[in-house]
Amino acid sequence: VPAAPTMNDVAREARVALKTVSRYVNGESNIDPALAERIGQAIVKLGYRRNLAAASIRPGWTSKTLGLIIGDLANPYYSTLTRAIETYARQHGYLLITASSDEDGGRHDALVDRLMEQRVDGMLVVPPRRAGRSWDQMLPPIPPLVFLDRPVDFEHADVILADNLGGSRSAVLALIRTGARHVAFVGDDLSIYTIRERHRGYLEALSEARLPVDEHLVRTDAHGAEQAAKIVADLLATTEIDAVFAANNRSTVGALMEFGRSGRRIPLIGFDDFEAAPLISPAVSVVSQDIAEMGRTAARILITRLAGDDSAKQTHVLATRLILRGSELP
Amino acid sequence: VPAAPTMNDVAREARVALKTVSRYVNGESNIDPALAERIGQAIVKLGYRRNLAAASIRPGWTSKTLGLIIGDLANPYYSTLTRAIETYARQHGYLLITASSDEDGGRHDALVDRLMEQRVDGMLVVPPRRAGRSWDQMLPPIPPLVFLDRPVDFEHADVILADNLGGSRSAVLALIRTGARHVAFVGDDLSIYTIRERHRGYLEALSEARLPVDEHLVRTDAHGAEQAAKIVADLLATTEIDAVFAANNRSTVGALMEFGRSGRRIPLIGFDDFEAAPLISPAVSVVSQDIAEMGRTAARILITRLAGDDSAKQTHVLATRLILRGSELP
DNA sequence: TTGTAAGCGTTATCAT
DNA sequence: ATGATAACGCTTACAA
Repeated sequence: VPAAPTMNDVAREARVALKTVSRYVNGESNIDPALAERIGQAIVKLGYRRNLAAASIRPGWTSKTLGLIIGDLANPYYSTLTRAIETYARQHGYLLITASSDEDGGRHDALVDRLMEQRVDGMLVVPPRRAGRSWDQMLPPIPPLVFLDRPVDFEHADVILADNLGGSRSAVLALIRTGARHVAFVGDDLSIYTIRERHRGYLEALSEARLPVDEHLVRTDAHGAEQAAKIVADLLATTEIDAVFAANNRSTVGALMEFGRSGRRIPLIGFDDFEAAPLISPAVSVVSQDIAEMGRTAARILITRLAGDDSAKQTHVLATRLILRGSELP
Repeated sequence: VPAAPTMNDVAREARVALKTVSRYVNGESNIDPALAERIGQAIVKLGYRRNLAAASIRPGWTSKTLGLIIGDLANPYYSTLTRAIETYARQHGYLLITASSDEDGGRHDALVDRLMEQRVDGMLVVPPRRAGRSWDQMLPPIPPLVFLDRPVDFEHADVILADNLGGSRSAVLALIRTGARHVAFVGDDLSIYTIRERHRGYLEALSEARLPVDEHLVRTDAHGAEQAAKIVADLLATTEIDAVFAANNRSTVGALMEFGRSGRRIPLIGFDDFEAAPLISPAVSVVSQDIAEMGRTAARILITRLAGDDSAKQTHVLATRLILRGSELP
């Protein structure tokens, strides 16, 4: 394995000083054309490539690298988000290191440490469900930081959220508008921020429509699609529900599974869009987040911070959109 | 913004020499417990973090970072692959820089250059459809390299492929077994390696079943779901087809869209599984690749290479699996 | 066991 | 315009 050629090798080959090669490589203008020519040839001949890691240790220099920690890249929600961030980052000269925490605080914290040791210029973080250490006890310097999807009690970071509450509220109101009077809430645990917000939206809608809240219709133990299916089966058998609001993707899928199995179907709206929603019949109505927009916004804010913006930290709430495709109808 | 504390700062704070801090940080054993104690406290007090970028420029040291170039991270195929690679990498102490080429050769090449400048220890690459420069003209040193999903004419890299041909062959044979005699092939352009292989599998199956090849039933202009839907509509209207083999995901979705619109349905098997396949009725039969296994295999091979394995480069072909869910039936 | 000095590949200072 | 020299934060001979 031959060693990678260095600037010194190029300088020797081109018979110029190290610094001149540095100037050439950094695109500075004041170089004798003859020398520039020799340097260019030497670079091609030796196959020289800059060593950005070496350059980045110089004071005032940066790695031009961002770190992203999400829950699970295999989840379409996160991969869409990641792709949007990656694209924006690349357009601005940044590479993106992506890592999944699997919602585990310990793993998340280890990744934060590792990314900081790698000296990423900034970090985008989806806080894990099972929280780890607090950000407050972390000593500076902490690179510019943006939290995604879930808020964190840490004032030195920007936060980007989706309007979970408003989206849920409008979905449940839509179900009520088509005649539902007993709307079930099927979702994961209320300890999860997004679910909690969506539940609040559900309650607000009921209250606004002057409908009573029936605790039996609120199920927050749907931790997966299979479980959600069972819950919907149970609700259909033991209650008077006439519509389902599925508070997350897997709950929606679970409800659809049960509808398919039992042959019985009631109005349904789910939170978060999914690829096959329009393919199912009737096509599934959903509350859709503009995930890519969230990613772009986060990347833009982070890179603006890196460019020196030190205005007050902000919390952005992105609109959600109700997409009615048919499944909300009786 | 306070500057990040360095080893020197820690050494001064703990009143020891720089080298002793280095020993402590690198977990060497021969350190006076009293000094170790002082160093540990200084590290906590100052919030010292190693600068891995600085460490990595030392000869013999590495960045413990891998680079991955795929087509589009928002595509579930790639995100599943990426997640598997990321997990394996992390378990072995590596971070992963992921970047999407959008199948563009120029962007791909730029990313390769950037990753090499960043001095990643190794690279995993899905060659872009619209190829860019040749790997052969690249000057060494080239870090250990693994190609994924598509072969490349470059001998200094390992290659991991899926058994596209075998999977397609068995799918088409399954359609024939349930009675089909005029199986259509709907897919993207044959210039794409995977489609070409799947087309070969289609031909092999027909030949094996002693069925004639009808060129009118082979459509390779399905570049998206909408287009595939139109193609299927056209085939249904103008030919005698009695089954569809959809050579990729979007073609499958397109066929389903047309089935839904027209109310007419014929046996269907698609290449590549997708989340909603079991939710549609009848559930969609597919040829499934073990994408995660492909990712793990690639990561394992790469990291083995990084550990010094310089045995002959290999091409691995991973099995595909036919999953029959019902849509293959008349 | 601890420390000194050199050097990794790069950029910045400052003379020439 | 060019170059000698000193950093950057770290690890590694080699001394002490």
